[in-house]
Amino acid sequence: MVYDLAISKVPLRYLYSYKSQEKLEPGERVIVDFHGRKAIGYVVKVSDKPVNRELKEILQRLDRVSYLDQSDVEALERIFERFFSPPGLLFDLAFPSFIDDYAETIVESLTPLVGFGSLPLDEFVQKYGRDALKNQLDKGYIQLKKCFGKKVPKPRISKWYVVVRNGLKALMRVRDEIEYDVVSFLLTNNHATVEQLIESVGVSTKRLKQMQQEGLIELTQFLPMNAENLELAEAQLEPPPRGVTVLSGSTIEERLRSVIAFMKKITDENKSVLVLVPFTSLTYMVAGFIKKFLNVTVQVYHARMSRSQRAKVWLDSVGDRTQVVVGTRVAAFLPMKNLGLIVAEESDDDAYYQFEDPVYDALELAETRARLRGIPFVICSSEPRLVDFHRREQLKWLRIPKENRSSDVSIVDVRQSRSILSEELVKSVQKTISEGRATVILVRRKGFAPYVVCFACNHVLMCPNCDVALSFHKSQNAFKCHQCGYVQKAQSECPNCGAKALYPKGVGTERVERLLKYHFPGARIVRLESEELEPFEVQEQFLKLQTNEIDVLIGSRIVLQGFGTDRVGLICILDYDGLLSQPDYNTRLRMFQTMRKIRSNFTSARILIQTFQPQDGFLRDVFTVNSEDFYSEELKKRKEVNYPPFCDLVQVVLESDLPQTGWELVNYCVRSLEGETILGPVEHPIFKLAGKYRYHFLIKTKDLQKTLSKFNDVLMKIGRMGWRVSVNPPKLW
DNA sequence: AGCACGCCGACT
DNA sequence: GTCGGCGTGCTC
Repeated sequence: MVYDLAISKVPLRYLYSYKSQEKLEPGERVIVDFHGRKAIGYVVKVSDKPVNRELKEILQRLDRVSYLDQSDVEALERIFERFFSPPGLLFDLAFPSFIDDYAETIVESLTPLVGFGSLPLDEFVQKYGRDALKNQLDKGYIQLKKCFGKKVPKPRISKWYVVVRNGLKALMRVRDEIEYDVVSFLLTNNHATVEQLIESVGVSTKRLKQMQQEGLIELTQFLPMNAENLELAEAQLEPPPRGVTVLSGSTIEERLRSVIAFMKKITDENKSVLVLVPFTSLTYMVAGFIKKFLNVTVQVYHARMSRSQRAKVWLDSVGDRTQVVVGTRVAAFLPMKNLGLIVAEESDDDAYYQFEDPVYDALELAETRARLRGIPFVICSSEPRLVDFHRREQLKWLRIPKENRSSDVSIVDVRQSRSILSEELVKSVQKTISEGRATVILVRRKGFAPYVVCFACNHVLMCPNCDVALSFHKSQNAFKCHQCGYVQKAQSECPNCGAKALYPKGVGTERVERLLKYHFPGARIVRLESEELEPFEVQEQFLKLQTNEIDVLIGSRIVLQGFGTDRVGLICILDYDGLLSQPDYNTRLRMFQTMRKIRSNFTSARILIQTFQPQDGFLRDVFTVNSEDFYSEELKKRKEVNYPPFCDLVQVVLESDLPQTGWELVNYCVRSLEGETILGPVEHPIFKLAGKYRYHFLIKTKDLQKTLSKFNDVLMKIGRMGWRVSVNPPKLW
């Protein structure tokens, strides 16, 4: 039998055929000789390619069983075909290599001649010796396979939170001084980490686990988001048993509340639920929120977790021990057994699309898996994705009706303003603080200022490796390139004219923080930088926002993703109009979705937008336009010029060391693609990046598979080096 | 990714 | 003469 395999860790866009005497199951792992070395291969399917060469034999079966569901193997193959990404890397996401740390090799006897049933490998060797192993393997008396279950990952819990169960009542149930100390510490501080308790109370981890057993406390990774509002929404969602449901409108809390009862129904049937979110920090908040309503195991899964934490969730997934898993895009690959429902929150977010190899759209994978398994898929966001609006007739459509939302929007012309913060903004913040409510300030750029300019000669400091202005980070006194990571010590002398006249220009989060601290010295001002915090620490900031411990919260789009925004009385948007001039066909749509999310998430906040382009009607209309009208109009425009969703758009980027050779190569490539509808080639919007020169072109196609295979043929001729392909990317740069 | 093959410098 | 630098290219 001939099988097509995806080869682990190989960044190539092919399946490779090998033969085997045995019948193999799609999804199982095997060892093969790949170009002179041993590699892990994933069985994808029985080969349907014509064989025109001598094939190598599969050397060994690793698992002898597939840990992946057959439908998931098929879904991964679809994603490989559709995104032209290396199948080996896609399968590696579903089957991460570190889980082998928890595997055990088992020796199974195949004949009553060696009648021990099965034994762990080390025991076998101890009992019978290495020679016997080899001997009996050769004779076919025994076989080897990997099993999971014996070794168990034990993630550290030092950063976990400890919360009291049953509030003050817990105090009556303590059995000794230590327990009393722990409980009273927690009652005065609301929550603490295991680490903190060990430090300040002197309790041990073991003791805390024991107290958890006794039901006094709970050890958890999640803080209880939005503690007050414990009622489920009245209108419960009941998705059809299969198919796609779009749930739009309102806030993430309300949307989750209306699917939670359905989630419970699924877990009651002993099936599990996968919830996808765009950001790492959001996994903890959503998990904590779900935990508040459902008495089930809720786990998080994302790429920034430790290996052992990820391994734990993965092993629980294949072992059918998960109930609810909340994760980022990588969680779309989790091989959950007995999956009963997939929910995707904030589905309009770009972060579901991975731009690096393996390129994939996690929502497309999720939908494919759900469809092939015949289970419901619920797509949530305050405004839907354009593709979903486009195919709305095929989907179940639910819109949570709006409450009476204030639509108090002011657009402030800052062309004449001397300060980064307009007078009107400062006044509004003042008013909001005096009302005892919180302000959220959305700033697109991090650092102190996005440019450094010379007063004398107007020279703008550029990154030596990229066509990107250097930004100034005051806290580190450094100039940084946000594209390639270049850092240099800040200087005041202009490298162009020598004058000591460099000054920072533009709006960054650090600068906004500094100015606000100047204006409001007594206020509690927090700058939320997700990179500077552990992912789970972000939930602490949002809990503080809820519990009235923050007056002003400054940050980039992460500040929009929180829970408990009822207390926010003002939201200011500082530098978003710059986006309008970006040369990207999706910019307006993304702006629309962001602004509408702001309006529906911050239920009772006034909205203040500072702009340099007050004449642009877009910012003014974006809050009042009817959503369906906007989408219809957008679709009409796209149909006229034939853009997605009316075709598939393939972006091809070439990186090269020398501008001239790159230009020739990209042109050669485009000429070879004769017959395709191609825009370009042109220089990439960021022409020079990390020392490489980049060109790109777009292919618009009605037959994606044919186009990709044609492109593949061209690459075969001219070499694969330096090419990047994205299918229907949510942004072009 | 990894490994082989190939084409140049240094050196037991 | 060979050993080995890593640039280029291929892997069923």
